[in-house]
Amino acid sequence: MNTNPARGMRDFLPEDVRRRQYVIGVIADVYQRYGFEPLETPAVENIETLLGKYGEEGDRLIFKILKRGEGAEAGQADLALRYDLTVPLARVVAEHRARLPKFFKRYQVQPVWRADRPQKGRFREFYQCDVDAIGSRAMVVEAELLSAAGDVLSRLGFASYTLRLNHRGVLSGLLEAAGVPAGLHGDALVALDKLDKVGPEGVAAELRQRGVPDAGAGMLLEFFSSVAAAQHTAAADPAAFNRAVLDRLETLLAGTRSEAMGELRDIVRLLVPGGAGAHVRLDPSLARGLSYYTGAIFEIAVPDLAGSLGGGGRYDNLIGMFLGSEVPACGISLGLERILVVMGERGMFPDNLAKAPADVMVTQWSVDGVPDALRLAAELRSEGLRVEVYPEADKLGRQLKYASSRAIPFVTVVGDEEAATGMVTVKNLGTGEQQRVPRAGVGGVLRRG
RNA sequence: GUGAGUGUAGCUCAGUGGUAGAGCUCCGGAUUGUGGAUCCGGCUGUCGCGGGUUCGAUCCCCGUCACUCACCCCA
Repeated sequence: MNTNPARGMRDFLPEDVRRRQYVIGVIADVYQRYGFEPLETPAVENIETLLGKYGEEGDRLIFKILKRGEGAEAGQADLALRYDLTVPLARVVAEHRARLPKFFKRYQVQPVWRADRPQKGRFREFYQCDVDAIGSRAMVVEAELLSAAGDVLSRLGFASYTLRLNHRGVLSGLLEAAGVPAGLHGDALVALDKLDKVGPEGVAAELRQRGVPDAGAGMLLEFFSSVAAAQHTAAADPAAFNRAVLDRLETLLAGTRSEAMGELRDIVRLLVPGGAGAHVRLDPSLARGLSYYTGAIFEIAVPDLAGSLGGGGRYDNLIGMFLGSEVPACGISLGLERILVVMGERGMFPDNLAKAPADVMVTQWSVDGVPDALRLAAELRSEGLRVEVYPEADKLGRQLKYASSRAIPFVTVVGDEEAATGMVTVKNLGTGEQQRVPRAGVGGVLRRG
């Protein structure tokens, strides 16, 4: 019998869960400080809710659920596991609009499923940590979201991370200015997005292969390469770097796409100095695959990690696909698994996460003493201590060995002598010291230890 | 969907065309009211699965499955 979890799925043992809960706790705390409220939605959605929202590639990766009963044999699917948290949010907003505030700000930490081929930091079941703000077109939303995501990373101990920022409208304008036919915009973006991975020559080759005219491709590449080269000097004065990129974009676009340019300028202007704003970099080559983005787009990068730690953007049309009328929206998703992978590699978890599962272990002396041992455990628990009871009467040495192997700092021993005098022996497994104390004083000794 | 690598004890891994070993873990003992260190002893394998070549395959060949990594795409 093969006992592996299903492909791309994982079991989380206690240490894993403690780490996950720690990170999720930080994320929830930061998001709540920005006024976001929690939301949860079902793992399963009606399949038509999901199809057509993620682009062709995305649709292929949706885990579909076959019809039950009569429809089962036809092999048709009517349900699917959710692919992200954004589309379910859009459905929720459309469904419950009357009960939600005018500006609905929610965060959501739940697993999503993708029928991808697993890889490093990539799984078929993984948690996303989304924050989204619904109902406003103001760029305050973008600025606050970037700031919140940056706060999360800082609180977790990330020092050098980049919040890449771009705008779908500006990208389209650039492609137009370069003379790329509208039908090839998608292909061109896919190729340009790989600039940091395959370099200018690689991108040029791919552009040619995808049928983009050489003249336009050359112009785009030259621009992107010079911006990329300047990134290395951007750390000293990020604001100046971003303004310089904006000015160059302005020149290239020659007055077109003024609305998109205005939005980018607003975001950069609104970033609070000293906070996450110092990590925001305008990056005209950032594209992002999901088809529902309409305005600003973000991606979170850290050094030495292929792929991103998270991403997001503005999607003003998605909710309208469910509701009929348009509702503006913008959000960011953090990838919990990738954060955990990087934090694990860099030893970024606090020491106390590895802490023992209990403060004290109550040993067993004899079968006759079991009821009294359980009573002692109950007394200590009522004092707020975490108490593990060794489940069997066994050699004392074996019980101590077990407590020691579990890193439990204290054990109590009640043998015949203690029982006769109403005393309890408390042993500190760290120092080896032990003392015999009156039963009522055990809790005090343990807390002091 | 494409490509590469790896599948041997609970874990990490050696190894050989004549059906297997180490370290760690685990269990027992030295020490039946005292753990971590040390010493002694012990358990565990359809060598991923199916087929082929061979007198004989864990080893060579083919297929298959799983895992890992990379591409694609993405968090």
